[in-house]
Amino acid sequence: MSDNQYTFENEEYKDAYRHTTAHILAQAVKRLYPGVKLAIGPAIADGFYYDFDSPEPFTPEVIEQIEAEMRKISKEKLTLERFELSREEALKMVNEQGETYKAELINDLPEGTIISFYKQGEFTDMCAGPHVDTTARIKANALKLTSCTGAYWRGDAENKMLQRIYGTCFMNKEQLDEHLKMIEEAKLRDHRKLGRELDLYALYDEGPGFPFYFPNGMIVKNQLLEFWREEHTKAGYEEISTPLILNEDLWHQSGHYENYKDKMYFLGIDEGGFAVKPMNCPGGMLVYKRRMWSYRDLPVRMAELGIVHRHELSGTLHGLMRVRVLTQDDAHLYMMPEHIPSEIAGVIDLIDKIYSVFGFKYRVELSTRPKKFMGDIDTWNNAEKILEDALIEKNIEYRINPEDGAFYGPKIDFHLLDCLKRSWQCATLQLDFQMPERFELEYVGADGGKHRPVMIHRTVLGSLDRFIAILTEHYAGAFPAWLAPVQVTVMPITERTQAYAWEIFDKLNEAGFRVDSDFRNEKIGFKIREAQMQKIPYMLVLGDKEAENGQITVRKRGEGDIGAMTLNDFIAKLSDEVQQKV
RNA sequence: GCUACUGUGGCUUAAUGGUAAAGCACAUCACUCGUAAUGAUGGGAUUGUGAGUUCGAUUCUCACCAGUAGCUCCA
Repeated sequence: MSDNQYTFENEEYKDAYRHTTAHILAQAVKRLYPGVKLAIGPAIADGFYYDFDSPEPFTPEVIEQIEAEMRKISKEKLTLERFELSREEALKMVNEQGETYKAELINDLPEGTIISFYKQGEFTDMCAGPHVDTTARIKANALKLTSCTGAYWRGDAENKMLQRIYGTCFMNKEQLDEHLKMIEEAKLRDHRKLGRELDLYALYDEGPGFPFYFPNGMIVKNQLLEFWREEHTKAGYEEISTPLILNEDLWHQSGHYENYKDKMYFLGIDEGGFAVKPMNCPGGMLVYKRRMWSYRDLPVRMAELGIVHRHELSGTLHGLMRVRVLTQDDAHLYMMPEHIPSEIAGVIDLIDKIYSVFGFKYRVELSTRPKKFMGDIDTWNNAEKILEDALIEKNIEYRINPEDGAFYGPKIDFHLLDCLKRSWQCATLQLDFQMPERFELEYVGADGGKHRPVMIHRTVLGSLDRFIAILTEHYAGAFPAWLAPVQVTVMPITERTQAYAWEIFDKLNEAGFRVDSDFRNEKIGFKIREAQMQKIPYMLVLGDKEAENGQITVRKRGEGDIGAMTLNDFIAKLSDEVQQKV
C-alpha cells in the first residue's frame, strides 16, 4: 500500500481506520471492565460504535475514562494480527472468553465462512476486517466518544438491551475539530430551534406530539399547499375531504383495527364505537363507492389532505418530524391492472418534479411484506415485482427495506435528510390489491361485467409537518421569497420618512406581497439586525434620499445592500422570484 | 415502550441545603440616529408536577410528566 492510500479519501481505509478504533474502544472497555461482554462494533457513516453487555450502564465519567484508555492504547503502538480458526476452534476460544454474543454470531455464520480474528496486544476480537496495521495509526488526539445509549441486541426489541457507545475519529485533530464544529453548526438549523426563533411552530407539554402552528408557520404551510394544489391539478388529481372520526366497524372492515389498533385513538363517549382515523384510505374508498364507475373513468386520482392521529411511542416523538397528529398529502388512485405501470411512473415523476423545486436529493427504498400482512403471498410477490420493475424501468437506485411494507401492500419510500443527516421517510407509493377486495370496490369493464380495481396509496410530501420541518432545516430558516412568512419589510430611517415608507408599504401590500414594517424609533442598524435574524428576504431602507428621488434602497438577505431602484423595478424583481420559486 | 441524560421568568443561561442572578424579549422615557445591537428606568420566575428526607430544598431521594440522544417503531 502506497502512502497516499492512507487517507480518508480512500473509503476502504476510512472504514478500516474507524473499525480499528472500534476495536480499541472494546479493548479499553475490557481493560477497565473485564466482565463486560462484547457484541458488535462496526464503522458507520460518521464514526463507529460498539455494543456491550454491561451490568452497569456507562456514565459520562466512565466514558471519559474509556476515552483516556483508548488514547493510551493508540500510544502503545500495538500491531494488529489477523488469524483464522475453524468453526470449532473459534467457538472454543470465544466460549473460553465468555463471549456468548460472539458465539451466537459464529453459530449463525453460514457453512464455509472463513472465521477470522484480529489480535492487538492482549485483546482479540472476531472480525472479518479489514483493519489498519497498528493502533499507532489512530491518532490519540483525533478520536472522541460522542454518546452512549441503549440498543437492542440484533436490533430486536424482544432481545436484551445492550449499551452502545458511539464515537468518531479522524486522521488528525484538525479534521476532528472541523467535524465537531460542523455538527454544532448543523444544530443551529434544527427546526425545533428555528421554529421558536422564527415564530413558526412549537410543541408544548400539554400536547406531546401535537404541534401548534403560529401565523408565520401557517404562511409557509399554506404557500406549500398552494403549490401542491397547482401541481396536483395539473397531474389530473381531484381533491376530497373525509371525516376525522368514523365508526369502528369501518376500521374492522379495513383491517386497521386488527393490524393497527395499538396506535389508534378510540373515543370513549357513550355513543360508542368510534375511532379517530389513523389513515385516510377507508374514508377515501367510501368516496369511491359513492357511484358506479366505468372502465372509461379510470384511472381516478383522489387526493386528500388528511389529518390523521397515531399514538406513536413516546420515545419516538421528534419535533415536527415524528408527531401524533399529522397532515398527509394523501391520494388514492383507482385503476385497471394495465394502468399500473404508467400510474406508478406518473407518481414517481410528480414526486421528482416537486422535490426538484427544493433541490432535494432523495434516497429510495423498496419496502417488502411485513410480518403482519393481509392477503396471500403470491399477490404480495407479484406486487413487489411490479414496484421493483418500475424502479428498474425508471433507472432509480434503490435498496430493499425488508418487512417494512404497509400491512396491505409493498411500497416505494422516498427519504430525505435532516440537518444532522438523519433520514426521514417522506413520499411513499404503495400498491394495494387488498383494500379494494375488502371494500368490494368495482368498475364496469368493456365486457359489461363488474371488475375489481387496483389501488395505489401515495403521498408526495408525506407528512406536511415533517416536510415543513425538513424545509426549515434545508433552508436553515431562510425560506425563499415564495415561502417566506414575510417577503419584504420597509424600514424608515427617521420619523421624517415614515409617510413615504407607508406609501411604499401600501403599494407592496396592494401588489399582493407579504410585507412588514419597522417604524420603531431605532437606529437603522438595529432594524436591519432584527430583520436579518428573522431571515426576511428583502429589506427596504427608506431615508431622506429615497423620499426625495422617489426610489427605494434594497438590502437583500445574505447579500447586503444591492442599491437603489424604483418600486416598480423591485416589484417586477420580487414577482419574478416568487414565480420562479427560487 | 426501552437505555442514558436533562427540566430555573416568553427565550438563552448563572447560582446555592437557608426563601433565586444576568442577557435577550416586554413596558416607559430620552435620543431622529444611513446597512447586524443607543442609553436609562421598570414589571416579570417560589426553580416541570407530586411526595419524602431535613429545623429549612430550587439544590438530596422517589414517583410521575415533558424533553434530548439512540434503540425499537414509522409519514
